[in-house]
Amino acid sequence: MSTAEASLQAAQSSPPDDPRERILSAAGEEFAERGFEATTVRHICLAAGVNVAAVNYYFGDKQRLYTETVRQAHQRLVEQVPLSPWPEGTPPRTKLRDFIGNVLERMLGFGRPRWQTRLMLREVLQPTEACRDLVEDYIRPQFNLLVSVLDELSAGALDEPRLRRVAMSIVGQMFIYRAAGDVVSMLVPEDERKALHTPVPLADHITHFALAALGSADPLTTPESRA
Amino acid sequence: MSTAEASLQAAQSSPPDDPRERILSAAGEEFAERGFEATTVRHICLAAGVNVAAVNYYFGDKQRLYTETVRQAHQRLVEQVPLSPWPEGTPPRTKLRDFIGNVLERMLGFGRPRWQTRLMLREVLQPTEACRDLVEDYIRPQFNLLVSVLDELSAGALDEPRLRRVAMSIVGQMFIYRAAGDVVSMLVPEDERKALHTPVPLADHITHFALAALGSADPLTTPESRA
DNA sequence: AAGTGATTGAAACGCTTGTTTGAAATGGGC
DNA sequence: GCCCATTTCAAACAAGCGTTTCAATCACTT
Repeated sequence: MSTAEASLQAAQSSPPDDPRERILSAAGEEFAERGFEATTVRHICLAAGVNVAAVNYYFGDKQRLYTETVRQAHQRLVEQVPLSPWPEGTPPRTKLRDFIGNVLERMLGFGRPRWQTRLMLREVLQPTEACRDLVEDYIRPQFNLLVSVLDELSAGALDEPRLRRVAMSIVGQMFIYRAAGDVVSMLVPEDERKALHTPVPLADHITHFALAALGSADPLTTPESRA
Repeated sequence: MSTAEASLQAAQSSPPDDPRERILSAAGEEFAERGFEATTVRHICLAAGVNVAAVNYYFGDKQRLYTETVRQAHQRLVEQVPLSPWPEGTPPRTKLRDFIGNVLERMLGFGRPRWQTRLMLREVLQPTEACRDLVEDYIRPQFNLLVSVLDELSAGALDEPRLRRVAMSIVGQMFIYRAAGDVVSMLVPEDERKALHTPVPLADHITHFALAALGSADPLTTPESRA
């Protein structure tokens, strides 16, 4: 019953004084920011306002705390994601734009704690054992959804491997802004970033880029010198 | 003179018994594989076949060894990169294909030690102080080259911000295979990967995708249901 | 109010870390 | 052959790590 109450409190935004939740939250921020090795149990406990022994008491050891942190973060994401609420007859072009906007919003937007997606990103870049579940429960369904939208969009003209390749091209365009954001910031002037590197304009660009490549929208330039 | 000899030996592929070089090489592999925090000086020295004190003797401390490792790795890459040897009059479409193929070969190919690009990748994903030089000396010139090719390709129809956005879309498509390779492998069947996720087929796909989006090649699907 | 199981706390555990020490080994110039 | 600067080595250092201990405290039933 205590666990049910705890997860209920956590689902709401009310500050829970449940030490277990406080540890998970503090651990999430630390692990996301510094990684597993560079994060110290003492630092987590200091941030959570609990004794060092609390980690061992509630989670056993640091490794299991990490696993539990990843597990919970990804579960929160799964719960929050409104997967495909499209009414019948929605044109696939709209679906693609919605999908891209949705993913970018979750990646770059300011809603929800930043560390959750950042922790997921760490698992993607350098998977641990906790990654398999993340892929199966969260990433693969999203990827398959994108593939099905692309299939619909291309009216069956592309086979599965080709669809996956196109899907990967679209995901890659979003992924780089999140994973390599710091370097992107060094390559693009600040004012340009402020204007263009936000979810909505980026979603417009990537959607247009993909639709044009698929032949479902006008190309970015009107061709004059084509062979 | 010893440094000149050492760098000469290292530039060749002959095995140098210079302990400084051996440490740098071993440190490169360890740092690239495990990251700065998770790598131990003792492990490096064991792999390099030198005493633990050697790191302090040659580099001062672990931090400076890391910085020097990154600096040298990126310098080697800069030296190895054949930047733009295109003869006058090369069509921009060919340049784009060459550029993408070149980058992918360096990212995914089996030439040269793997840890060099992997270490660079770490800096891109989570920059340290060593990252600024890496961007200015290596990444920015490459990025600007891509932008100029795209400018040529679009015949001046796109302004700088738009060119940068398109360039980022292209880079992103390559980047994801390197940075998120493990997850990609979980989403794409193995035989499909063996056939398609190698530098040449990937370069073909990404080039075609970009050219089609820009209107310089046929779209991936012949449009039948465009509004 | 006493008793009981769950929780907290300060202190210490053993171990590994990066770093330092000082003596031994090395090797070329006179 | 000896000297001296350079390089190697085993050993030890203090500091920080994850983890454990066990007594003190809390919350709650009887």
